[in-house]
Order: sequence, then C-alpha cells, then structure tokens
Amino acid sequence: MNDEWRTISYRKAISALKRQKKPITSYQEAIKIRGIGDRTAEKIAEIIETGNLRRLQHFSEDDEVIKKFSDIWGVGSAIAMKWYAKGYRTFDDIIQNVKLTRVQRIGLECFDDLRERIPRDEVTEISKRVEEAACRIDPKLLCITVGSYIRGKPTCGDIDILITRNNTDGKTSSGPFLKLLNTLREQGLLTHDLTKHQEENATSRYFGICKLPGGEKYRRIDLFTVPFNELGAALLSFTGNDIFNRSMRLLARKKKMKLNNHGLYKNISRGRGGDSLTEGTLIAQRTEREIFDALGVPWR
DNA sequence: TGGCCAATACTG
DNA sequence: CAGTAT
DNA sequence: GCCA
Repeated sequence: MNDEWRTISYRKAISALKRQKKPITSYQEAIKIRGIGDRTAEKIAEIIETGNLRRLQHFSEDDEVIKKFSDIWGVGSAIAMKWYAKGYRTFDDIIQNVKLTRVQRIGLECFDDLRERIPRDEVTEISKRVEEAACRIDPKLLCITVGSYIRGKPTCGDIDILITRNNTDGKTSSGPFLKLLNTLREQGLLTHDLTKHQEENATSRYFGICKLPGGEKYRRIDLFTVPFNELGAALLSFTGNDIFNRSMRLLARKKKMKLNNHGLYKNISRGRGGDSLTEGTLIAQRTEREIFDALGVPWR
C-alpha cells in the first residue's frame, strides 16, 4: 500500500492546523487553510459537529497489528501486510512461523527499547565514548553528532555520528573506521550490527545498536565516514530535518541543480522519472555556507 | 492527471 | 531486483 | 492526501 504521499499530506494538514491561532469551527474556515482540502475539511467538519469521525470507528485492531509489525526494524509495510495476510497477528505468531532475517530478529529482540526516545544527556555520553575511542585510534579524527541532537532537541530517536578527518596529510577517516567499530564492539558499546558494510569505501555508513555500560536500554546508533571536502554537504544532509532537506533539494531541482549528501551540482538534466541524466558539475560541497550561497538561500 | 517533502546505501 | 532504511 |  503506497500511502506515502497521503501520509505526508495529513502531516502537513496537522501542522497547518496547529499553526492556527483560533480554533476552527466550520468547514468553510478549515478549507481556507493551505494544505487542507475538501476531504480533510469534511472530516474536520464531522468532528466539529459530532465529536468524532465515523471513519475512525472502522479503524480496527487489524490496522494496529500491521502498524506494530512495521515498527520492527527491517520490516516495512510490504512485509507487515504479507504477514498479516498469512493470518499472523502477534509477535509470537511471527516468531513461530516466519523465517526472520538477521536484522529482523535483532529488531524484534530490542523492540521495546528502540521505541523509546533517548535523553539528550545519554546521547552526549555515548557520543563522548565514540569520540574518545576514535581519538585514540587517530587524534585527527573529527566526530560530530548530528541529527536531532545537533538541532538541540531534548530527546533523540537515535544517535547519528559523522566521522571525518582533515585529509591534507593524505590520510582519510575511512581506514580507521573499521578499527573504530571493532574497538567499540570490544568495549561492549556496540551490541548489534544492523549493517555489515562491504569494503573500505571513501564514504561508508554503519547502522547498529549500542548500550552504555550499566545503561538501561538498547539504542539505535548510526556512524558515517565522510570525505573531508564533503563535510558541508554531509552536515547539511545529516542535520535535517527531513522536511528541510527535501525542500532544499526541491529548490536545487527547480534550478536545474542537484543536492545530495556529497555536494551541490549544476547543469543537471532530468528524465521523466526525475532521475538525472547528466552528472552535472560539482559547484559546492566543503561548507554549508558555500551550498546556501550557490543555491541563493540566505545563510541561516 | 501527475508532481509533491530527496536522493542514495545496504540486504537478501 | 524490491524492500527497507537514512 | 493537496494542488495546479
């Protein structure tokens, strides 16, 4: 079921509603709001008049089951619905009857913990341990905790750490990366691997699960290595949030450019599907400021 | 009717 | 490749 | 889902 855009649309409508200063009291008021159309305004009107939405009464426990299945790491809507179609309704059904993939087993094992948000202080503590380990391997490694943490949120869904190294001496961060992962595993900080990455690429990513020694809960952690000259593009992309990223990339697209986690490119021609046909020319990647300027966006 | 709040890396 | 993830 |  591809309700991706419907979901996004509802989210947009919700945030538009939250922005309203006065309560909405009618269909006419609701439909004036940008992002709320006929269908949503109808639903709002029904809630105003009757106090609830009939449609929601039909929202059954079945939907809850599919939702819960897809909350397992490694299980998306397709697999969740497949399991449902086979008649499975509980985690126990799944464990008994399904040949789970390695990551799905981990997702299930850590299910409860991974649903919890992580207090900011704990993210700080975990980041510090990663940074110390990295520094012992190579003092010039630079670790930056990005994601919601760098945006100053009081809690985070996971821990995202970007690792880079000033490469003017010819070395990069990709070499020490595997060593760092091994060190963190030996320390017991990393408890489960969700990705087994291939070779030592210039840029590589690790997804896993960690737990502070004496800590209460398993936490999702992502580690990325980034070439030093791409740091700006990487920061922009991993700082988010998602909506901000997408809007920046859409802006780039409208200007016949392309923005990704490696950099900003110009002179892009795109096919019908929106995929770029030409490589384009790299015009900015080293700092966020460069990219903002090249896109014509006021800096912060 | 079709684009939108993207583009890309792993897994099996 | 489709699916899932960021 | 919304919008052009």
